[in-house]
Amino acid sequence: MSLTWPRERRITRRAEYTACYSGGERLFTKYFVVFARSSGMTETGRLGLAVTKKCGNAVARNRIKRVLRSFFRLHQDEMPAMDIVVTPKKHLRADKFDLCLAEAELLPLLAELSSVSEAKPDASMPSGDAA
RNA sequence: GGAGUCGGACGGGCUGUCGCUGCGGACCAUUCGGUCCGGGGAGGAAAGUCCGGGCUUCACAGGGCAGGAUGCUGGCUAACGGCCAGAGCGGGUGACCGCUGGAAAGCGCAACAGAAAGCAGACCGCCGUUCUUCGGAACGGUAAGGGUGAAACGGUGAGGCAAGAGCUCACCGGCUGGCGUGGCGACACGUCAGGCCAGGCAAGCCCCAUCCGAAGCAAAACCAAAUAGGGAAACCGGCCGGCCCGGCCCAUGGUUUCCGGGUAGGUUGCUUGAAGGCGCGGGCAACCGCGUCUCUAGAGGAAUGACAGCCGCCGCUCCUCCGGGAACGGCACAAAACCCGGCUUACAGUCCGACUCCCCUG
RNA sequence: GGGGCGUUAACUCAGUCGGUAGAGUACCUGCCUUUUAAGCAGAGAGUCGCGCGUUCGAAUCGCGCACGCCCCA
Repeated sequence: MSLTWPRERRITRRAEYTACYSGGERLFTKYFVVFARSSGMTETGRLGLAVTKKCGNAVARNRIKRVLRSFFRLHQDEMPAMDIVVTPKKHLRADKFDLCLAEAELLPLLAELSSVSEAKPDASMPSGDAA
């Protein structure tokens, strides 16, 4: 099993982001807001990161995105086959943020998303997503 | 030894595991692509976006107005509001640093205080004449002295006068004009004449000189799905017509093919360039020329990382055989987005060079 | 990438062709009222975002920053 994360597993279209924002699950932790939506077109999930300028300057934002990307790459077995958009809240301190904090915050959330995805195995059902 | 001025260089290093990206090679597939190997992968400011250029598209006969920018002189440059060298003025004991067109073209502004704030004038004074209730008042002369202010119409001395005054004279300071010398020039020095003095603010309007077409890689070029609409042709159909030829289908049919515009999307633009290193030569320098060597990021919901270990530096605590050792914490500012030349701003620390002042010792 | 606006008392805002910084609300004190609210009177509160400059003098003018907001592509 390789722990790679190629470009096909990223969300690269604005329409796909807005679909996640409007029609999907919405989960909250202390530092993050997570939007998740069953993509239906791929077996593996895809990841999108939206880090606004309120999180700091370019160096801080790059570090947050890199740590989050590394977390999803290392825990891709626990990840459901969904489009997931992660947005940090603005009080996340980039210099105090590391992989341990990301695991503590996001691992229970991934388990919750997996159970939701197991409960609805027919991922292409549009009415379930809209509800 | 202390304090300081100016300039330059660097801005953590090494190893391992797992990743991202594009380049080259091999293999598989040859339609997209995939696997493996190799060697690349943020900065001195990449930043702010304050200027200037290249490049691209659009516009454009020439000239002017408006608007904007710049502003001592000379040079450098593709260009600049940048840099270098100088001039004048100001600050500093000094190394050194800062500022810069025009106020005798015009308009405008100056609160409060003060008599008066812009070219003349006179509150207290001083002087003369007249009057007097002897306190002074009126008229006239004057601008030396007083007080106000950020700023009050040259300074010193002598002559002069009723008192005074550039009123006159000498010297000094400043101004204008002429001449001479040095300098490419800003300007400096000298000399003669004039007139006695011309206030400040143009980062208020303005005047003068020079420069400026607009927009920006989301520029722009190429390929181009679906849907809607446009054009052309062929056939079927309909109409005119007895039939052929021919014409029409206008608000009006159906099928097929083609065409151009162009959206989503994709590719290019995209990194070899006013490039950098070294050497030689010219120049006080900025910079330029020649020779030689090197290729040094090209992403694109946006890569250049994540996690460990060791070393380096700093702070603090503890131990110490005073050589040092151990634990903990920290190591800045800030990340390419078409590319260059500058400016400005942020920055933990480290190193180098030149110079100045003070103290001590010889 | 390009362009614009704002920052003044605890809050919301005036004040811009330079001259001792104001208003409303709030707070405090007093009057009124049995008390509160309302009303009346009075008082306090400001490095005018920061720095440098021009000027005799800067909230105002010039330059450089910081923070916040908005628009276009």
